[in-house]
Amino acid sequence: MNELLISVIGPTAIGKTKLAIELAKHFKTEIISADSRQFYKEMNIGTAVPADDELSQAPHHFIQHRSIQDDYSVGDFEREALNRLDTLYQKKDIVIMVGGSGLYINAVTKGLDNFPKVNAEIRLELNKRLDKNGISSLQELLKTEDFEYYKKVDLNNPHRLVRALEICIGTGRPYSSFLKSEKKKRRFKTITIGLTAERQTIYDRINQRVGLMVSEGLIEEVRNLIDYQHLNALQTVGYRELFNYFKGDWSLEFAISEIQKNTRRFAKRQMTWFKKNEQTLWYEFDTSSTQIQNDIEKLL
RNA sequence: GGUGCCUUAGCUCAGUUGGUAGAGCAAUGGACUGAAAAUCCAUGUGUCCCUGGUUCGAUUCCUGGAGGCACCA
Repeated sequence: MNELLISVIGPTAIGKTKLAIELAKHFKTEIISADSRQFYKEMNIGTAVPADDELSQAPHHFIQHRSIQDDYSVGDFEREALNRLDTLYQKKDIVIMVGGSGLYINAVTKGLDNFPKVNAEIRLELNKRLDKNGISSLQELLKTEDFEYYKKVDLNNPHRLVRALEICIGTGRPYSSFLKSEKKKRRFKTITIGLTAERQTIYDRINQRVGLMVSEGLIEEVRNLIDYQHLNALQTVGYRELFNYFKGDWSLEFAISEIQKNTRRFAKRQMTWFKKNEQTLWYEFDTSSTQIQNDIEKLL
């Protein structure tokens, strides 16, 4: 039998964790988490890491395996996840992957182009330049460094410009020359299961879950991370808003309603991303896991 | 009960000296190659409370009504 990766996707708070665990139990296998915020061991309530009794039902990988102080990128995740899959496929034919970070899922299933690692100083310099001289300064630089990418990139997006420029400067070659957009060969086949629901249902679940996080101690969790609020890992819904509360800029009530709003917007962006993958088998969020298992088995 | 003010987008409110309307927020659609729970782009959705009148034409002026707020009884 071919090796298979069952990928479970969907917007936040729709029930991916639960389904992944049921699938893992049914297929007697393990779970790769592809969630860009559940990697960090210092974050827990606000990232909705699976509970202990959930984690004990099936082995999970890449849950809280990193520190918020580590530099960790999609590329790192791609490499680590593929290595782990190689190990897992020595004993299993099927592995489950679950997560809400579309780019990270794609990195594993389709692959990213190879970019050399560049000195982190370059990005710091570019960000300084952005602060001092504004985005037009980066636009001008990109125009001379990589005109091809300049023509197609979103010129108002500082992250895109900085990323392209750090590659141009760090390698001496245009960023666009690394873009091959070819699907990487993988040893496994992928089946993608998408969970979906009416917009209103998703939003209700989000609003409810944020309330639950607060009652479970989110505020205390964020208070303990105040000293680290500048770190990339903490540019996260549920944390940023509460940092504003601790700074005294926002009332607690307002911060919480902002968390709900920003989570709703996040879910919308996730759906926009996931809609693009035409191979996905979509299910209503409350579909029984046995039905989904049966459908998967028919495909084997 | 009386007087005054208010009623316009999902919300808060502008506005039209009479030619069927627009801001902020919310919302919606989209992009995305090592920051991705990040970052960026686009989009105005409407019995202008109801009724009758004046008018070529009323959301705007007038009559009556409904609801809300304030003050006086």
